[in-house]
Amino acid sequence: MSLISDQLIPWQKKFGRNNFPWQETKNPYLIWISEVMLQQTQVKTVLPYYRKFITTFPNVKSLALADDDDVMKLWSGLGYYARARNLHESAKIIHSKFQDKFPTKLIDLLSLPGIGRSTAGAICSLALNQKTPILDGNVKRVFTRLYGIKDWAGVISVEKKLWAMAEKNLPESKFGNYNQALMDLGATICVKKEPMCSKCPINNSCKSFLHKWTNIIPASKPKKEKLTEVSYFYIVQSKSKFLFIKKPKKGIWGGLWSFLESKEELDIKQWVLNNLEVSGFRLLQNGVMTSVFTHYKLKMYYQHIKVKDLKSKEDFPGGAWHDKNRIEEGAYPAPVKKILKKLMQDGTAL
DNA sequence: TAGGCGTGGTT
DNA sequence: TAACCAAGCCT
Repeated sequence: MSLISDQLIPWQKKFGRNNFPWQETKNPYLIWISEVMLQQTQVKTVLPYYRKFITTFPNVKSLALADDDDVMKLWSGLGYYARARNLHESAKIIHSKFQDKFPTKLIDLLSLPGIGRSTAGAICSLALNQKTPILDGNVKRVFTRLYGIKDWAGVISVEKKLWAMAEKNLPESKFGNYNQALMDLGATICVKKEPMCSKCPINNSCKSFLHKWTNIIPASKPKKEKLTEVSYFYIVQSKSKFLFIKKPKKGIWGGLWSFLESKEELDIKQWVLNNLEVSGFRLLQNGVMTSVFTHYKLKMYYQHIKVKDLKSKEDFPGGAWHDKNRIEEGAYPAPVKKILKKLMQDGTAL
């Protein structure tokens, strides 16, 4: 019986993607960083973040010893911030429990926060050439088409089958090349819309190609209506400094710095009088911006307010004053940076 | 276990 | 423009 890997591996060598920076190494630490960044995120988006991250934290020890804020800064704008918090946490565990030696066993990797079965499989196969399957979005698409699975891949029973297929089709060597081939095939040939089946090295075994099912497989995720939430953001400025509040670890933008925020509209003048020692204030620009997340929309009403003669800039509970000149590289959510940029451009935040 | 968790590019 | 899409994991 012929294995799909017999076709896939030579195809990957010739037509696959072989020039990404994380493919120039077998260092499991670097591969780990890339795999986590690439979760739910496109290669093009990841590239600049990856370069900056590994330059700043070239090994697991440097990451383990880093400040939370310095890690989050490098993730600012990339989204899914639990990934960064987990990355940092895992580095600390590797530092203390594994003496800075990057774990090479699947089971040890799986015990680390932020590393699931697919990421662990990717590290083991790509960096360490171990016989471990992966199952990311690309591989799911390839196998649902190959085997003609018409149900959505997110269904637990389907996902189980897909893992079994990824495992069963593993070759006896070149495990990393096999997994890379599956991902490359999914990313470049077996794409969601209008796949290029004529160029596919395994189209002769593909059930969807045979039955012309490629337009109905993979089934898309059942969609739910996104509810809109409303929040009020207050951009408090004192001279060249802005007030920021650190978001709790749980919830959206966890661990990042955001504006003073309230679910209800605040009497901001009263709030300032109650919470800050100032001699006066001035309401400036206000506006609204909508952020769309995976599961809801957030309508952000914002109000910019300048305060005068602020007494102390250190004692605000849970908050901190950041200078506007250092905001570009700070640990802020993308919409926060966007609003600040607008205020700067409009000149109201000067 | 189904839902929470971001963002920017493309259509 | 709104909708869709892109290398998952955690609880």
